[in-house]
This record gives sequence, C-alpha cells and structure tokens, in this order.
Amino acid sequence: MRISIKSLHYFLSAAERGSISKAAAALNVVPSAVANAIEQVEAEFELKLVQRYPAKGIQPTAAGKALMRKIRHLVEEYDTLMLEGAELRTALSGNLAIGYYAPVAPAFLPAIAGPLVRDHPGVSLSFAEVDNERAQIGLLNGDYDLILFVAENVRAGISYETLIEAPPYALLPQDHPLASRACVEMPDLQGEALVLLDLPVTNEYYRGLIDETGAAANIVATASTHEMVRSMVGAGVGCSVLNMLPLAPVTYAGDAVTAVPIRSSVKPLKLVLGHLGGKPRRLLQAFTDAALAYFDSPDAQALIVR
Amino acid sequence: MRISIKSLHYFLSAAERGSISKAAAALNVVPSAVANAIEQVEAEFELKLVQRYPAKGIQPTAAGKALMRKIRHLVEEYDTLMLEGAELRTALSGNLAIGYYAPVAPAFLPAIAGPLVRDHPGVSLSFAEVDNERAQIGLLNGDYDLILFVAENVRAGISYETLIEAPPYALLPQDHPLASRACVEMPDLQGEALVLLDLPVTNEYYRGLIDETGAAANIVATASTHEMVRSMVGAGVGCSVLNMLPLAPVTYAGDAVTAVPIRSSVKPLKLVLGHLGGKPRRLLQAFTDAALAYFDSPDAQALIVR
DNA sequence: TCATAACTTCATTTTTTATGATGTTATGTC
DNA sequence: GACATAACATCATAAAAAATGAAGTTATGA
Repeated sequence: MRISIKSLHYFLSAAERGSISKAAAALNVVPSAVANAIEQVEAEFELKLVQRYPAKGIQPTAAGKALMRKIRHLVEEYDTLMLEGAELRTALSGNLAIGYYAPVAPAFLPAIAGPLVRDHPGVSLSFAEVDNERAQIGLLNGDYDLILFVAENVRAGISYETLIEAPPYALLPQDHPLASRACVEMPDLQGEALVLLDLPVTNEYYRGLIDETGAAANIVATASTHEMVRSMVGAGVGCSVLNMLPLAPVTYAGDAVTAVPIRSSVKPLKLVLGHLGGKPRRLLQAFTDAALAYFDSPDAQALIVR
Repeated sequence: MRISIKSLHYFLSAAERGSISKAAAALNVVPSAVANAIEQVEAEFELKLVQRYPAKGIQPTAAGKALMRKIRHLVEEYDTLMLEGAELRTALSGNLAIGYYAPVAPAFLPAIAGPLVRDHPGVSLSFAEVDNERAQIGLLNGDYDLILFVAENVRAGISYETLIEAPPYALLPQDHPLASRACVEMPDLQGEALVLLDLPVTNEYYRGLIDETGAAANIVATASTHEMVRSMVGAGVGCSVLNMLPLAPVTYAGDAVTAVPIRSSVKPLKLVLGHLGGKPRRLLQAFTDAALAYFDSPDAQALIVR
C-alpha cells in the first residue's frame, strides 16, 4: 500500500493531458506536486512511464499507456465507491433490513412500508420476524439496520424512539359475560379459563399481571403466536390478556372476539423503534419518520385498547 | 479524493476481524492508527459504520457491512493494479509494440522473435513497418516500446544500441561483368545504369555515395521497396547500391543476383535498436537481449557484405 | 534577442499519519 | 470481590508525506 490513489490520480491526469502544468491547474495544486506524483508512480512500478519534453510537455510511453488504462479503471472504481457511499447516506434507495418483534406487526407495517416503496423506486425492505432478544442482537451485529421491539431489557448501545404504549386488555369471546363491559379489572378474571401468549418478554409480563387477580390463575393454554391465542379465545377456549390489537374484528377461524380495556397498575408495554445512533442512512431516517408519523396518527389508536 | 486507500484498507481489515487491535497487529501499526482510519472513513461517509464494544472489539453495522463489500472490491482492484504493474516490469508476458525501418527485416526479425514467443507463452509482439522518422516519432509518443531504425538524425530523448554496421555493396545481375570481382570501387560503376532505393534516409545516403563515381549518375529507376530494387537488378534493369542483404540468393522474380563489396570512404549505415532509457519492461529487455545476441552471432554476418 | 511556457530541483511549510502514554470498560480468575 | 488482562478511547507529540514557492533549465516563437 505504498502508493496513494491520489498520486495515481495525479499521474493519470497529467498523462491524459500530456502536461504536468495543465493537470496541476485542473487539480488545483502546484505543478511540482504533480511532477512528484509522477516520479512516485514511476518509482513504485520501477518503469519509465512518461517521456518529458522540457518546454513542451510530457508524453506517456507504451508502458505508461498500458498502465493508464488500468489506473483509469481503479480511479473510476474509487469514484464509484465514494458515490455509492454518499448514496447509501443520502439517497432513498437500497435495502433496509428490519428485524421486528411485534406479534401484530402485519396490522401496521404494511401501512408504513407501502408508501415508502411505492414513492421511491430503488427502495427495498427486508423484514425478519424474530424474538425480542434476537432483534437486539441482530441490530448490534449488523444484521438489521433497524428493529421494532419491546423496550424491556434494552441492551447497551441501542437507542430507541417510542412508537406506542400499549396497555393490557382482556380478549374475550363475543358472547362472554364481560364482553359488554366498558372496562374490567384483573380480579374480574379470577377463575376464568386463561389462554396466554408465551414468548420471551410476554410471559414475565403476563405473570406479573395475573398476580393482580388475587388467586391462582387457571391457565388452560399457552401459545407462541398471537393469532393462535386469539383464535383460541374466538373458539371459546378461554379469555386472554394481550396488549396490541389487530385491525380485523374476527380470528383466522372466523370467530368474533371482543377487546375490553383493563384498569390496572401494571405499566403498558412500550413498542419502540431501535437503532444504533450516530449518523443514520437517509433511507433509515425515512423509515423512522414514516413509522413515527404513522403512530402519531389516529389510525394507530386502533391498535391499542384504552 | 479525500480518503486514502490506506485508510479504507485499515477500516476493512478491522471490520473483517471485528477487532481494531488484531487488525493493527496484522498491519504492523499501532491500534490508534487503525481507530483513526475508522473514524476517518465514518466521517467521510458521514455514517455510523461500526459499533464499538469497549473491552470486546467492534462490530460493523448493516451500513458498514454494505460498504465493506464495496471497499473490499476496491482494495482488490488496487492489489491487482500493483500486481499488473509489477508484471509489466518483471514478467515475460504482454504485448511489445515494435516499429521498424529496416527493408530486409523479414530476413532476421523472425529469427529473433521466434524463440521469444515460443519459449514464453503470454508474449505477443506487434510489428509495424514504418519510415525512419515515423519510427522515432512513434517511440516518443508511446506507440512503440522499441524501434529498429537507422542511426541518422536521431531525435533527442532516444537512446540506442547498435546492432550492426552495414557498409554499402553493389548489387549486380549474376551475369554482369563486375559480378565476379571480389571488390569494386564507386568509379567502377560510372556509366552503369543504376536502380536506387528511394526512402527518407537512403536517398541522401546513396546520393553521397554516387558522388564518388566522379561523373553524372545514370539513374534509370528508383523504387520505394528493397525487394523492388532487387528484382529490377535481377531482371537486368541495372545495378544498385544497397547496405543490407536478404538471405535469399534470388529475387522474388526468381533471378539470381550477386552482391559485391564496395571499397569506399562513405560510412556504413548503422542499424540500431532505439528505446527511451529509464527502467525498461522485462519483455523489452528480453527482446533487446535477443536482438543483440543475434547480431553478435555469425548468422548476422550474412546480412552484410564486406 | 527576448518573452513565454514548460519541466526540474530543492528548501520550507503545512498537513497527515503514526506513535506512545494514559485512561476506561468489560471479562474472567483466584 | 479484588485483580490481571484485553480491548477500545483520547490526546499530546513525533515522524512522514504532501504541497508550496522560489530558482533554474530548455525549447518555441515573435
């Protein structure tokens, strides 16, 4: 790595123009700087690359011409890299890798992603559905540009913006006695058959909530996907406690379910957008802005129960 | 051209290893130099490219990984250039462009070129038959690596090695009265019909020689190719004065011709190998060596008449 | 002959890069 | 839980590289 790309560029510039001084003027440096670069390149390759004509200019030799082609190629590659780097930052294009832990994400991510990819040709998004831990690990080791996750046990080095705070709600079969209530409290669920979501963050969270009922919980089923829990409730297997609400009023099985807010002292879950801080790519910024705007709009209120 | 390829290389090295200190050890520099390069690259692209873990190492971000691929490509291109440059100098391969002004060149160039291309795969030679001026101009402006020409009016900047000195000889039809002589002098040709070679260097040269005959020359024909002159002589059109001799004893027309040395004060023509000085490519050096060896061997004596 | 336009050389200044010392942060061992 | 270790961070300083500017040299052309 003895010779700099700058010297190669100076050499090329002078060889192309057949003049050290013309090149120097074009490069905004003094001629001796260019002359120096030429000598440097010749010394590096140990070849005579230009013939000098004291008062007339210079002329590349046959070997010089052969090298010019190769150097021109390298310099173009360099310029391309710089351009691509600038684009990575400034252009709304390229791929954005997003990892998410948000069981109802299909209810809102399309609304955020849709306009972005529609308005900006060249933009592509990769979504990976993972658990809360994997999302954070993936962000930290460069698998994702951005993660959507729950702000519990946030790792050092991850910054985040809150998208929405989702308080727990009771999910009930439509014909359940409590379904017509405007609001319930945890003790109301005492003795009810419960179907719980069993995922890394959620199980701790729901256990804490269940403790408020005051008696041993009657957990009849757990499931690792949100929709399975919902469909269980729809089929009358039991009631559930969840935080975010899909927009569809019926389950996959076609049953209607009802969400009723829970009055509780247990804190809401915070759905956040995590990133690494520092200068973000423009595409990342655009996605972040779109997500924040979405969750700031009334549309997003349909995702929670209050 | 703000960021050097060295910094990019340092960045890449560290990002690939996930460690600044490991990279520094591999690059034989101090870790802070590598840390500096990373900051430089991040500043240049205005992007966060690596996540730093104080006591553990570093981890490229998604944007960092995207750039690593591009930088790796550039660094490889750079290494390739350096290698190609080294090869251009050291390897016996590539193309050598040769310009020549030597009417009997077909009699000896194949003997020089043949072994070279046979023994070294990857070597190719381009021969251009041009006049003495064009050969020199072509060397000076990089069209040829090497020229074979006559050392008359040699331009500044061209160095040369003498291959052979060719004294003038008389070319006679086989049945000419002078053909049996061991040696002639210019006055012997007085009154003879003459066929002369008319080319930039040669016409001046032969005029000077003809002046020695002492009387007005009887020039019955001139031609711009050596073989045309020879064939004219073979057909009995007249005698000629030439310097170099093809190995074939007969002309294209099938006639036998005889060469008889001329005792004269006019200096022989010097056939030389011209180049630009400075560090030559190895292929150029190899060709030069082969040419010098050939003209040093007894074979070459058959090309002149003494 | 002289002015001009190029290249060369070289001492000096400026900028960039590398070093080395010191501090901080996590890991793992006793 | 103290301590050794292995990383990265920071920063002043040293070393190296690049750029400048001032002569000097060599052709060209008026």
